[in-house]
Amino acid sequence: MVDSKKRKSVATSIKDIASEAGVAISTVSNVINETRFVAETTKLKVLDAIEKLNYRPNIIARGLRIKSTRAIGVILPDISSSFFSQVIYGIEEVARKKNYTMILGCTNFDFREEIKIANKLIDSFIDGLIFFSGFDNYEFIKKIYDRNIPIVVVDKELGDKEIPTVVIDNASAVENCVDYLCRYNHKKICYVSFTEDYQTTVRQRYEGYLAGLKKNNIDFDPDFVLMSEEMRLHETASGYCLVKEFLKKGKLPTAFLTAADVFAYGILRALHEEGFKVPDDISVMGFDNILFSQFTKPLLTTLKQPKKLMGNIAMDLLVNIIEGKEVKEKNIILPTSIIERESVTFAKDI
Amino acid sequence: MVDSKKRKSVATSIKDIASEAGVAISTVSNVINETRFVAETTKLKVLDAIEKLNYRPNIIARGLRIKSTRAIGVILPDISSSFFSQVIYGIEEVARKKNYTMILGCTNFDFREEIKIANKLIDSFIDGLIFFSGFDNYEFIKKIYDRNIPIVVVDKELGDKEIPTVVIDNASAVENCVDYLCRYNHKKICYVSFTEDYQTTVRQRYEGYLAGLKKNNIDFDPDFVLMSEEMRLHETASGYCLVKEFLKKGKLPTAFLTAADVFAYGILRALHEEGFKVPDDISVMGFDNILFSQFTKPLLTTLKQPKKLMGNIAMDLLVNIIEGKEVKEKNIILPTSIIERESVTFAKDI
DNA sequence: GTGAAAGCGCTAACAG
DNA sequence: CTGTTAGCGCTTTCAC
Repeated sequence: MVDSKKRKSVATSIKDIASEAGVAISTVSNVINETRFVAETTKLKVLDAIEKLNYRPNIIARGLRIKSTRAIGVILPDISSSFFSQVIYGIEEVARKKNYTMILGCTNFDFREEIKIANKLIDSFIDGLIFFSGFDNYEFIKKIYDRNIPIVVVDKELGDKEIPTVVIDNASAVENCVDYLCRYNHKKICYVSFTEDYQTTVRQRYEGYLAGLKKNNIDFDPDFVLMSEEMRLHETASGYCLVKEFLKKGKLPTAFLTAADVFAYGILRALHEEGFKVPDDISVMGFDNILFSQFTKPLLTTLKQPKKLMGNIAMDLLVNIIEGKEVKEKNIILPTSIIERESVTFAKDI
Repeated sequence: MVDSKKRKSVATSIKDIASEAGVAISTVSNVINETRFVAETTKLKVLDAIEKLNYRPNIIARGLRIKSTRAIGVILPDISSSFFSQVIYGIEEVARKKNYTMILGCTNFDFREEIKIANKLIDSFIDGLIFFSGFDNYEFIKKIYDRNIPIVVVDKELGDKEIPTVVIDNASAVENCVDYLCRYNHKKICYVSFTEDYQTTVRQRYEGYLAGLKKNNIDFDPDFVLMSEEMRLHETASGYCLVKEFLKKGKLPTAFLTAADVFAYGILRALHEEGFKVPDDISVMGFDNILFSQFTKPLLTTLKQPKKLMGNIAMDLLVNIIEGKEVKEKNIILPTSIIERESVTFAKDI
């Protein structure tokens, strides 16, 4: 009756092992989890049966009882971003150390997908969640938090100090970049960024740019703000296009400051094609210090985010929350620094 | 007795909804899954209860019964690789279309981690697996296959035609590169690659290099083979170091051919620093055509792998297997092509 | 030392 | 149209 019509191969279960070994299923469970003493001979029988039938306990069924899978989920918008992947690397590092498994859910900057994937992970499979959102979706995050799911939000300030976050101070980081550029006498600084509509983080960087101008007594010029609508998926290309277009208008800045290194790469290319020398004619400054910035021509001067550290700390925090440890500081702000390379020098006087 | 001592907040379950709405749990299940007709009024009561208690069905418990979660796992060694992320993008695209959720497990080129993560995913959580391995681990893959887990292996030829794979012909791809270089009169072609010990794919590329030399009557010179032990984690840097070191010896090739674009970036940098002009003094040819190769200086001539297509096809194949459809061809070989840009020109005669 | 049985949250017969 | 119940694979009392 319950014949081969059933789906898939019936995976071997604890019951099979029990009958193969001629013991009770609780005994099998006990030898697998070493949860109480089992006589050596019985243990051997069980182990043999497991070996013979190539048995692997079903983590999910276990999770259903135990309410823990020792897996954590990471929601991120874009796997191909070097920034994300460096943070992931940091997460992974402590996950491994603490014997958690990290599962990635990638949303491709799709808002609905973000919700779908997060929910799918949360629905009892994972013990906790690290959230890189591509959006300002406080309500959704708040909902998760309220369901008592251990969560930490990375790279986005939330306004709600209750929810654990690990971030940098984006505004003052960019402000520092402007300061740096000003020390090289730049007064015409063109800012290239993602569009700021959806993202606190991006907006804060823009505010940092504005604050930096003000602080250094530079008048704001709307012509010197280039925003890509591209939602990050092809940032380098869009940095290229934006600047290529911009250059045609003939109104030149002395420096480009970008909200991400990837934009800078495209800008470098565009400037080269249009016959400008970097940094002699125009300076270019990035933000992130991703790996590749050590290999551009010229080498990219940029603001370093502590990406791996961000991942380490986020995961540490999450584990503490999961394991119910006392968490002293749940809103962590990481330091940044400027990496001086070749792409910035003194402004050409005009 | 079963008091607040229990871990976590007790998530609201279907039972809670049933009693809140005053119906049977099967009715709740039925409205959630639309699996049989439910009177409008009852349905409303249930929906209200769900809303009110902020209920989300537990996918895992469902999966335990249904033996399907509509999630597929992807095992990959390194999230930061642009090559991988492009393939992932292709996988994701069809996953979304077919209403599957993609879960990534990242192994950081750790062999044991690979097994651990794969097992964790397999153990009943996912419906199928796409496997990018960092290693030649046929035995492990075979074991999975034998357990009747739907699996497709990407970017690695397996020798076992039973197991579904989607790959390119690495050997002839590299051979084509050598041919291409030879058409530009190159006779001293230095090959830069990962060490080939662990990876069929890498080994096949090397064999392609050898075959290419032979075909074009070029004597093999072991001095012109540079292999990085770095296991990929910092390929660009190691391409840089290898070539920097190599250049000091004074024995110059007319062209560098690499097993991955990322190496080429480092080589470009090294050559620049040592005062060589690319391509006038020395040509450089990459392999993969990842995004960034459109932004190097000079633009990188390279072999294009159909990365997104690879992902699309792998996922299509996997879904067909999961859903028990007839699969005509389970070992798919994708075409490649050479993208001509700026980094290769005629060999300087010496 | 070990077994029997309840139950995690859910679906799918089977009844009515 | 709706309710009852068995059972997915596992852990964990409670007995013996």
